[in-house]
Amino acid sequence: MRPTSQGRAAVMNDVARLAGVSHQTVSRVLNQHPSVSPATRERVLEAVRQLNYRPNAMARGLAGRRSRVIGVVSFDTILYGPASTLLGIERAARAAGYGVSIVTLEQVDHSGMVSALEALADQSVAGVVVIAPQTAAAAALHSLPLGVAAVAVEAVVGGEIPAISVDQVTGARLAVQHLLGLGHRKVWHLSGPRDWLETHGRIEGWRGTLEDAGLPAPPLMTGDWSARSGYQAGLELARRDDVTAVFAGNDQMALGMMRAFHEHGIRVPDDVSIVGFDDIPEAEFLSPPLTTIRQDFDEVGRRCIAALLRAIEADLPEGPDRPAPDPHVAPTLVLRRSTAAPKG
Amino acid sequence: MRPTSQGRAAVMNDVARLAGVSHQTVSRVLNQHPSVSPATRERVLEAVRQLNYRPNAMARGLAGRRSRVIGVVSFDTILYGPASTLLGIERAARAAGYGVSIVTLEQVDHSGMVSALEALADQSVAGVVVIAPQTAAAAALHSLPLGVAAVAVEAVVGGEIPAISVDQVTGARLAVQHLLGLGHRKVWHLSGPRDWLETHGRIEGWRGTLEDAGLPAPPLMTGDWSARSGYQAGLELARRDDVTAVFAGNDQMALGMMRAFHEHGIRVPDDVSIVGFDDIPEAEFLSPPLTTIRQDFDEVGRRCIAALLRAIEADLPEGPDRPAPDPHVAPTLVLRRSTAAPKG
DNA sequence: GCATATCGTGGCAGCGCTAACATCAACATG
DNA sequence: CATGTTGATGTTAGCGCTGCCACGATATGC
Repeated sequence: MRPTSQGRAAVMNDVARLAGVSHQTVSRVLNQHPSVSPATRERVLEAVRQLNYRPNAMARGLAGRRSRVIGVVSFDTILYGPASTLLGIERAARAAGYGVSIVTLEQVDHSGMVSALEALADQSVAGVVVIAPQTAAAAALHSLPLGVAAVAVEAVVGGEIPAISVDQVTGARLAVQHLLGLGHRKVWHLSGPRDWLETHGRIEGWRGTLEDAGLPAPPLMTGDWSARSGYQAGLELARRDDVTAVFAGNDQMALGMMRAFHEHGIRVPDDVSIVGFDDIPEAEFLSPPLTTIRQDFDEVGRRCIAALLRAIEADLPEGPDRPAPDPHVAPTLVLRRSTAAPKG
Repeated sequence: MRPTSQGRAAVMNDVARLAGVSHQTVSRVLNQHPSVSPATRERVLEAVRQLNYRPNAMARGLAGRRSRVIGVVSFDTILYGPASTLLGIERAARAAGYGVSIVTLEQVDHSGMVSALEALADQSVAGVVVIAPQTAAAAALHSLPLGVAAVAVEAVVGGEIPAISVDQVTGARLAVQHLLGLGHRKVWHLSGPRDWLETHGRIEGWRGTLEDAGLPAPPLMTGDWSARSGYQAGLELARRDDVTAVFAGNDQMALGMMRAFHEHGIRVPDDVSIVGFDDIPEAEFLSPPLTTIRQDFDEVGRRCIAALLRAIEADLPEGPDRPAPDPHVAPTLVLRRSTAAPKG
């Protein structure tokens, strides 16, 4: 952006000239180098203000071999979770003084991941955050010899790459415990696609909680996160007479399922209780308002950036080793009106 | 990204040395400069492959004073429209060989817009796409002396800055005409927030269509896009006995409204017909499946990038003037089951 | 009082690339 | 055959900034 009404944007030398110092001193002021006298610093800052000087990020990056942009490999969808996570990351990155460059994964496999990461590497990003909720994406990521600092969201915790994720197992336990607490003895589960990592955690939490209570797990049903798949699963469940409680893998599927029940005269929560997952904004306004598990995506974004900055600075010499953030963000149960004690 | 198992990434000179040419010739090959002999070109490309050479974007930008990244000023929300538009833009930009850097608008006003654009300018973007659905954002944008090529989405068409948008007036007309065609004589409208540009277009289309049919417009109701506000408007409408058809400003509000009607024993579409706007993925699975107006956000993204590249190249000397894309993307009516002829 | 550590500052080199000009052969023109 | 013309290449300067080293000027040691 050029300074108002001038031909050419001011560069560091212009500032230096105006402040009567060398361009190097200007650079020092801008980079918080300690040894600059307060008087000089003030003079330089005044010149910066006067010329409306903005440092050139490319020159900076070239000379200093580092950039102030982080890349995000996102997933090509507007599913609530990934989209919210992206926003959370952007907010946190901006707060830390970083720009955010995004690339969506057109195909979730090794080659898609490679080309996404290359696209970001070509932009000289300082690090990348990969929103890789699918096992294939996570596997591709772990198998890659990547030369930049990286952090994954929802990927397997424990690999070489730090991962931040909402604790899906705990979330599922919260949901199932709530239903058991109401008196249900059989809790069905409609999971997300089997190639999603979240799906596994939620299944594990569901199974584990039932086992802990000495109860058998009914057959697992699998959906694809869409309201349509929830609707279809709902049609199947509507045919049975032993369904009193369902834990749906996300709110959209819960929504579709409620529609199927409604069509078959099955009342929620009177006949069947349903718990969702995510707490999308609409959850509160479904018929009935949906009891669900809330995930704090802003917190996920914040921890991603914290972990990423740590990784970036670890590559640097002066790195003041920051503590690694806790990789697990705790979900919470949001009680609404789609759950009740079973009849009789 | 460093080449596998080597200390330092290859630079242009390494390629030049291996190919037995000067670095300049390598640059020529990489930039499709015409005067390079086929044999030399092949030798250079082979060296590039062998060294896994990737040009440094910062050095390129610095030397050539242009970058291959476009900035997107997005709106801090996961509302379906803006989020989908962002994805559409990313896809189109990637197809054109551009990276995408995003900034969200924390506050929708002049200063928020200024800081968002400055954040992007600091990243030396080649141009910006502003997703500015609010009047305040559009106004701020138009008032700014910005020094980069820019395109706006959903902003007022006709300013200095090219704007691409879905034709809201047409969309609203489609919705209202459909309801009138079914025999309804009074069509209510729950609009979005008054500070959104889309809102105005939809109101205009609604009013205009009623006027054309010689019908009076019932009092306008105003919501905030959320299911909650649709629910509240639904409660108000449920108290009246003259409501047979409602055109909701978006699908979420339609959803909330349907819940309110349901609670009051008002059947959709038997007692009241509802048309939404957007065609969110869930629309098909509501009770009943929602008739709505679909917006093609991918097409919006494509035209944005087309218009932006045109603007960027207009600043360049060699610009082969591309045609400006049609700024209006046509919406379509998606018929489902939330509308029917009025009773009696 | 002089040598020595420290601070504030400037100079120089170079990050990896593109633009502009210079060069040199091969060919066409009168 | 001298002269222009073209095509393919190399050479030289930067783009705007940071890293490193050097320099003079104070503050500190004995």
